[in-house]
Amino acid sequence: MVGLSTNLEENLMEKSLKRMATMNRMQVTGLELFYKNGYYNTSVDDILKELSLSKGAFYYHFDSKEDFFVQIIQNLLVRKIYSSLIEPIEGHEHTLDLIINCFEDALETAVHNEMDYGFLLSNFINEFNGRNEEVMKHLNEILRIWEVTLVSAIQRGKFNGHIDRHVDAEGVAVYLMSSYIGIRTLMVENTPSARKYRFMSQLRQYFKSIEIKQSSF
Amino acid sequence: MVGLSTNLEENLMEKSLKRMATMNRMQVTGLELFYKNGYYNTSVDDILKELSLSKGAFYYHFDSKEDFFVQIIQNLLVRKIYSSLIEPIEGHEHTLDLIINCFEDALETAVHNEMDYGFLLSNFINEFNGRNEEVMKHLNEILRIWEVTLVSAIQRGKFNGHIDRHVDAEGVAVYLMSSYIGIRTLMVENTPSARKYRFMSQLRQYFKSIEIKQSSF
DNA sequence: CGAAAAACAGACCCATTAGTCAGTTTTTCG
DNA sequence: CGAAAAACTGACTAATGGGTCTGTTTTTCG
Repeated sequence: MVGLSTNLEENLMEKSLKRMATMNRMQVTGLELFYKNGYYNTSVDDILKELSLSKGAFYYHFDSKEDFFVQIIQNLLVRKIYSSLIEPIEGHEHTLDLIINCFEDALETAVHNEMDYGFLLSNFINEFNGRNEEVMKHLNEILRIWEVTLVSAIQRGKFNGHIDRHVDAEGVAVYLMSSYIGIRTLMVENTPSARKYRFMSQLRQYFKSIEIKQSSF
Repeated sequence: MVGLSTNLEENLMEKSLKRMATMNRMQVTGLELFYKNGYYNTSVDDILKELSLSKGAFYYHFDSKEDFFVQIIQNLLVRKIYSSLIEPIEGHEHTLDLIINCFEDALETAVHNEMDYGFLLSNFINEFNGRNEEVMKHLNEILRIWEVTLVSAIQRGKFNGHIDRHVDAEGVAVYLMSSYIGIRTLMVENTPSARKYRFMSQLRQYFKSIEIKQSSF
């Protein structure tokens, strides 16, 4: 996968500023509406109406609705996941604390987002799974990066002596991803704040069970 | 909520057998296609083509596409969730074992289903959230029943002395539901069997942390 | 059997969809 | 300035969507 900043520089060099500005405006609004209504339930016209732009403008910049969405994934979705779920756990402090804080922050953002439609990534996975291989390839790639980051973090924790060296790093990663995806679905309705609190408590409980028990020495 | 069997008896009494048979055929095929392609991405024509039936037949039996879907939820979806996730944990044996076996069986079914599109319930929640209050009401009702069943099971476990009496039953329930919903999303692609195995291992790890530690007595 | 009711067929309606295209406005740059 | 390139307009198309309606077939039951 091409690095994020390199990709951005390329765009700035090859494409004019106006082009970039319009494309970005379209993509931001597009992601908003796709998140809100789903991809198949959002028409190109919906997006254009929101921006007071015409069909011609859209198809001047993008080949198709699918091309448009793939570019949204690469330009916006990847960055969002990176800043919220990847970077926060790449530090070198106590690993499990990093993950706890990362999840805490991400869920808190969701709580305060009055219009919440769940986890962007898993919503799109549900929608495209078995229907669009091309898009799924990109979404799975993001999942893979998240998984790799988590596995590295756990292994770092084992190496640093914070995490029991017998734990299966990949197992923990899968379990963490599962629970995060699920709680984001559960938080779309009904007292998201209470559910977040309960979730975080149990996550801490689980973490206690894979930590090195200081008391036993 | 009206009991399941009562509802069935009512239908059998009021509606002719032929009517019931056709309606059921439509609903079964409808659920299949809605699960596969999503509700908004499946047309009434798609379903009718599959069954070699006409528009007239459809609108003779159902008021609208939405009415059709709500009936599918009540007749098929509720039953599926009941038999796979509710009934299996209503027994009186060791609670955590019941839950482990229940999840194990449900996930194993998913592994062997070559065409898997994730967890029916969470897929539909993602699709209808913020778009259709009426349908969401029914889906949330199912979630609530699942949650209540889990909470009861945990409390039974605490009462029976298998589960630490300090644990928060509602917290455990939310955490279990989250992780199940999430793993079903992760299992739609990429080595579902391996992910299931890892997930179950970590679930057992988590359960160890909320069990009564026999060794400490 | 035969008439009424139930079950179904399919042409039709109107709104919406992704995508095209010929033409117009805006920007760039020599 | 002025011409070429870039950015954009909006009417149009062909396909598809949910839903209606008139009429035909099948079933039921006295």
